[in-house]
Amino acid sequence: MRDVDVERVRALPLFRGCSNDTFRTLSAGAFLQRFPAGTTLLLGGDQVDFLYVLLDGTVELEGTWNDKETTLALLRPVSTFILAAVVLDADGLMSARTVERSDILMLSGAAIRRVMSEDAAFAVAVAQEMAGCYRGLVRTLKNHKLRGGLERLANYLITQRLRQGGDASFVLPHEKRVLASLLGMTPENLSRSIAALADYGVEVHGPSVTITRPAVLERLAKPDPLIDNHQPVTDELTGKAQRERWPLADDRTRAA
Amino acid sequence: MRDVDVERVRALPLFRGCSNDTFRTLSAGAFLQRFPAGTTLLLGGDQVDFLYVLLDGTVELEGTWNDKETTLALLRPVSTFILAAVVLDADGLMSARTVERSDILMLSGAAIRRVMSEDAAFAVAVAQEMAGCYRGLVRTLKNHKLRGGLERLANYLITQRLRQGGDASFVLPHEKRVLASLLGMTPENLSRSIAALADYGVEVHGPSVTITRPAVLERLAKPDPLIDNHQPVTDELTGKAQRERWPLADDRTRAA
DNA sequence: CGGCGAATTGACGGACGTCAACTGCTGTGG
DNA sequence: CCACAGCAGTTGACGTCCGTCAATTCGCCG
Repeated sequence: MRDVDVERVRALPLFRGCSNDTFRTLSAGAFLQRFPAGTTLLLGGDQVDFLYVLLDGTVELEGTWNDKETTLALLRPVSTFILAAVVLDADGLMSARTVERSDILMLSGAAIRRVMSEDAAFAVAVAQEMAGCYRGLVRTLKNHKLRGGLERLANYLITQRLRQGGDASFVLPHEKRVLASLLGMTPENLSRSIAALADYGVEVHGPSVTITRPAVLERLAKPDPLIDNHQPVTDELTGKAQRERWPLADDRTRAA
Repeated sequence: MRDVDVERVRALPLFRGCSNDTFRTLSAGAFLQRFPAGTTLLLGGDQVDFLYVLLDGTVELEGTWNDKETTLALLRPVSTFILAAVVLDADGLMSARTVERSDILMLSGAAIRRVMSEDAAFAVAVAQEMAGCYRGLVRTLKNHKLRGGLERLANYLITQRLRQGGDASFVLPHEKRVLASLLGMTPENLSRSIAALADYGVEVHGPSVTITRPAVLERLAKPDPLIDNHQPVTDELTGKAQRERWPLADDRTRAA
């Protein structure tokens, strides 16, 4: 594992506050692995032995029932995932799969649980991380129960624009069929919804999006601070706006 | 605050493992209050100063957008709520309102955050509690994204039956219009769905439900351990099956 | 007994899923 | 270099699920 990767992990909110001893203990039993696209890292119902940290690539968290499948979150670096199962030493409720080639760090779950009892600062960081994840899911659930498909899409686009710097043009970070699953619709309906947004000043060509009349789109979307998480999170070290700081990242705040 | 109430709080997973000092510190600044039905305890977006513990009655957590309202969880005693906002010292994302007259204990949020840094065991308990809440929401989100209204209702009934002892007959614990909101449908549609379940051996008269052919209903509902949380949780002290042990209780595990 | 809100029932419309056909891109192999 | 296979994306037709509106019934409490 390269030093630069160690630094990136150390800088995560989850590890920033813990002692050097704690961090050394955790990284001692860790290993870094590179997975090709489409690899299933974890199947729902499986015992979870590791905390995963996505260092490069994209990971999809998905749920299944009755031969149907839905995307619960799309993760971009640097993000941790399945922390909840690790904390409770429980089976995972979701499957995790790489969307593209990904570098993933795996930390022993047993070590994490042990270290939590010894380093209160780390335990607090875990609690805060879980609280952030929880609030992300509350937002997601409200997004789904209160808004229709077109409104979810409109808000997703507004969020993406802000996350990517606020320019009128930006790029969809995922394949449309994956995005559709995240937004809780079929690919066909996503297509139609995109077409419908043309009336609201949204131009889409392939993966590139231009919002020509933001005010009009916002009047449709009615973004809400209690559902959408719009602030372009600023990295405390570099001062640069960074795309993902949270575990359910990208979409933890919005999406699904 | 009566001793019996102190004991009930002390016995919660959240407080069971913490030191006597920690618990004394927290209960010192606490106060117990009785609220009438329909009281709004907390409005979405408000600063959250307290951790709430429901000792008696029923509390509804709800979300709002664009003049629409949805029930995110229904809590029964003994349950804590809005822990996530307390841990992060953030605004609440949901509103909380009493459904019936309720006794509620309020613990200083600042004290909780302070005590977490000092008592690792308590911080771990908070992390575990948050992890449990998180997993409850994952289940809820899957329930909504993967199942239709009829299937959600069928699974809700199966869960209720098990929670209430497994008899063929049991009682709906909430008004139907509230239940409808929890299940993500209109009251009218809940009525129709209930009527539709007659074909699957479900008899409903007012609040009382009888499942005459469980196997038939299950073939429709297809309950899944990764979505539904069926085990009738046993109280470790009394050995008696108890209805709610978790913060999002009742429905955290299923519902909505 | 009267009134109010909850619950039910029916009619209707809109949103969304499904199926199918078609387009366009990309990568592969002749 | 081109033909073609395969897949993502789009578009249209159609059916179903679900929300809305309105009328009515039921049950509880004054």
